[in-house]
Amino acid sequence: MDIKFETIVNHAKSSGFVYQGSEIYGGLANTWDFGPLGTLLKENIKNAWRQKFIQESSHNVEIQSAILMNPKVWQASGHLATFSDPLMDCKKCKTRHRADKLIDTFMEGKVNASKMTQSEMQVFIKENNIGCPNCGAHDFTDIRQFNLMFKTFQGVVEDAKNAIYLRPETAQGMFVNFKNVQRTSRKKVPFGIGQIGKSFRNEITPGNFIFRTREFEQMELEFFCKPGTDMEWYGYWKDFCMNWLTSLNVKAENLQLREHDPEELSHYSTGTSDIEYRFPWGFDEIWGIADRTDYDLKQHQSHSGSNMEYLDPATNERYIPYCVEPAVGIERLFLTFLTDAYEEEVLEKDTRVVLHLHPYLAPFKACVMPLSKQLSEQADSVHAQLSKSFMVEYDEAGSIGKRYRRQDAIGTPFCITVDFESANDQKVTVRHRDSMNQERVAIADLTEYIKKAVQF
RNA sequence: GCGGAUGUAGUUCAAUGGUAGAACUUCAGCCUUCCAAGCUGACUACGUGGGUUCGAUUCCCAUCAUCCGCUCCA
Repeated sequence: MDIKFETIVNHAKSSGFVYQGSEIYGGLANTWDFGPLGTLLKENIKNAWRQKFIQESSHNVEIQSAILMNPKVWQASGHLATFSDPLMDCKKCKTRHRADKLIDTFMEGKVNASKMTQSEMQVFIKENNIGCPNCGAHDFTDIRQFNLMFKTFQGVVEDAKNAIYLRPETAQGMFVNFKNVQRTSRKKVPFGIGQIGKSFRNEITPGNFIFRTREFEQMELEFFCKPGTDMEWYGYWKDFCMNWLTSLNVKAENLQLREHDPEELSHYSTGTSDIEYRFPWGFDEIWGIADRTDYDLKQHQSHSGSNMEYLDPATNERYIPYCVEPAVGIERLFLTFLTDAYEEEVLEKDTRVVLHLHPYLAPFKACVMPLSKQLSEQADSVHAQLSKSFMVEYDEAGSIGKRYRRQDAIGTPFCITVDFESANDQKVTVRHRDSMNQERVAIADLTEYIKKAVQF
């Protein structure tokens, strides 16, 4: 792990994985566009998730809910009330603090600051002469609310009545559709609803390249189970997610599971664990697995008036299911796979950059290259054959060694060389990215050969 | 948002109050024919806007962006 973060960012940018957003206009803070390779990698990550969490699961189904939802959803979920922080800056040392936490720390938990209004907190801090924990000064700015939800307007008139929000998580789409999905898919508890989609949060401090962005894509599963079985499923999904990562070649020693302390739990959760990856700046969260209890369904039941109870056909019991949620950010996975796969391998004469991506994730599964430009025609037909089944690159520029290096650097697992023998024996040389070994394969078997090798 | 630093080709660096030079990359041609070879040539940059000045990439201001802290959590 002695690879610098800068090196990976640079590689991602210069080889076409990620570009700065709106770059020709000087960019827009914290927005990133995915280039041809990045788009493929991202799509492969989604498909790998879909395959294990939906396709191969007898429990789970997938939906796509709208990004724009009735604002009452956010009232019910608690996001309007709690998804904002009361922040004060110390004018002296320029550090930023949460007003409620200042009070909690000062009073050692004897006062419940979360029940205070903004101005009550401000008065309380002044009257009790609470100082800055960093420098001790008593010179704070007024409290400012940072609502983390993006606000916009439905309809062309910017009237406050039409204010709506971009979803800060996909989860609520599953909760409000709980009944619809249960009825139409005829699933029995336990079952899960998954979704892949964009979410938006007005993060105060985004950063670390694509790690924390205001617009991001999540893959969430809301797994509904009988109350009392939730801890069991909570453990099950923790292992499941961890296995998913390691089976896609993420090194186990770079992963760790961190249980949240009771005081850092979200408003809806009785237990949360993070799967953390060892990024160049340290361990940081990629996957959150939370026991959300029956909080969300109960909230929606009471706010909407719709009954969210499940009738257990085996026992005729009625209950509101508990929910276990594994939620992961795709951009974070993207960065995880990229970081974990990146290697600068020192050879006898030079160094080669290799992305040891799992073949399933690799943007291109193979690159077809004629040994000489005189062999273009045959190489072209091999490329045409393979491209019916997966993404294949074609390259005839430069020496063969240089072409191998180019593909190594973007993670292509196989290079297929058409040589002067190919026309006679109908075989090509398949060169492997990780081992640099070569073998002769019949052109007729090539598609199946690669299909098998890229399976997940 | 606040404080500090930074901003020259795709990348890494250079020079200069008189409008910029290299290496690598990319592309074309020659050569080569299984692990970054060589030769020839080509493309491409002073983040943006304003000010000072006869003249600014260089000085000043603003803005945008990046990095580090304050943060938060997918």
